[in-house]
Amino acid sequence: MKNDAITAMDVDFAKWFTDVCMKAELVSYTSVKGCMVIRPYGYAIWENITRILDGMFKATGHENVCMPMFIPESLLQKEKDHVNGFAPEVAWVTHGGSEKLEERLCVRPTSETLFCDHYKNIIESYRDLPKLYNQWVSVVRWEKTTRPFLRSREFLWQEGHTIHETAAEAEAETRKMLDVYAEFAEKTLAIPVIKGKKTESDKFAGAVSTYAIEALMHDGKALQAGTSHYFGDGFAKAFDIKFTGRDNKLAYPHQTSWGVSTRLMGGIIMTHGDDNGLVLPPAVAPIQVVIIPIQQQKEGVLPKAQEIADKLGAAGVRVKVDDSNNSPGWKFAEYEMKGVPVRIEIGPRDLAENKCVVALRTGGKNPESLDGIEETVKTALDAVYTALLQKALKNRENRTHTAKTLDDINNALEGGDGLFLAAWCGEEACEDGVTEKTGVRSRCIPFDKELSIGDVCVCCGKEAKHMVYWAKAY
RNA sequence: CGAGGCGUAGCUCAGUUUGGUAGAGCGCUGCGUUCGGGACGCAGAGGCCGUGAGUUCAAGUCUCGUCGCCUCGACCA
Repeated sequence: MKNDAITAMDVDFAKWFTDVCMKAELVSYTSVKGCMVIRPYGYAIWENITRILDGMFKATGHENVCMPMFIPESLLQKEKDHVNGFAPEVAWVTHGGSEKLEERLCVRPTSETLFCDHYKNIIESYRDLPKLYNQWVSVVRWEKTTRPFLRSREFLWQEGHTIHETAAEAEAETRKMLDVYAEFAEKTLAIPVIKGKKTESDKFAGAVSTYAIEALMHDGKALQAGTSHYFGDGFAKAFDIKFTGRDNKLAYPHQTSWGVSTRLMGGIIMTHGDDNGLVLPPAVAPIQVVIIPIQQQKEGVLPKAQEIADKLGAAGVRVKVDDSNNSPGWKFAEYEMKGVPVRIEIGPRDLAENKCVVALRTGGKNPESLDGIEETVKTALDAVYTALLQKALKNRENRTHTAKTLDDINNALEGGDGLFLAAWCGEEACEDGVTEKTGVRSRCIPFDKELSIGDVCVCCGKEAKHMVYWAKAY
């Protein structure tokens, strides 16, 4: 048995996940507890994510800024719900050098308060609105139990913050950015998501409403992959942000925030991975094509491999030739583990025929002509994307159940975790009751599912107000 | 914070019952042979056995303390 084999995913998914993170060299442990080192290969994936997302933000009119890392306690305290939500998990700075600070500073767990503090300084008139900001930073939340990518004490993310003249405009922004996230998840990451609204108990601290995209992982657990919040004018009132309106009267502006984090990388791993390791969506793969020379000491093999790499590189493909002294079999396994979408094998046999072997990470390999290899590779990359999306959709379809009763949920759970669509009366007691009796939690109230007449709450049997997706979650 | 488990080479671990020269596989370094699915030979490097005290002629092994990590609860985007 291969000593460095990855744990089979259906045997122990949690172990498999950690194995993949470590062995594919995405992250490594550090002596800083609860935090992770993102290694070059992992960071390169993140760079691709940030580049594409940042382009989408710019295209929707947003500008990048950077707020401080520290929040004075008095500033954090201003909005009551917000501080109650975050206070239990913030890290505090109490000393500057050797001197005790008069007012302690928290390390930002999120930056709403800092943005509010800034808005107050710069907004006077409706002419100053809207402000559409985003920042790419790290934040700190003092989590008790941590896992790579899914929950670590410090994590990289982007947080968009916008402020608007009217509630309607702010609400539209909230929904627009949720759509941006959903499009990114599906078109770029090949992760199908459900768009919906969070229940009252699950919404962001200080928000009027929270929307989320929910993805379903290979093992049937849900992952909140991105959130978008509408704040109304609550923060504006708490921070005393006012502007002079078109009617020459003072008014409070309306705000939003929205974010995705390195957790998306956890989503990629857990949605697309298999027993051989990582499988990366081509759009974010640091190496899209790896070229493995066979019998590379034979004349002409390496130059031909490099020639193919140059052609592909010129066509905009991220390509690598592995001319290390490892055996071809070792290289196949190595790049499969690292999730490289397409592999090209080139050996003496191919040279004479002007061919190479093109293998897809999602399965299948074929001899292909070296003429027009750029097009062949692009088709192959598209095929990998399509296969990933189809596989993820299939998994979600197989694991989604409609439930009328708690027994329906419990019975279905015996066949494995998944998503449960069930009606709910809107009472928090019933929401908790479902979790207590089945283990699944409310994920969101989906936009695209309607209640039917006569639907009753899955928990109490009274008239239902919402259709809700329930699932165990990361 | 509660309950359990584990600390020995870079990694995964054996050795602890019954105290007596510090081990294996993988990985790493060098040279050579290989190469279409995790190749092989030879030669090497690498350990205060988590840590402190005790028992003993002698402790990785026994006793007590302590620190760290993991799992399950609890808590929680």
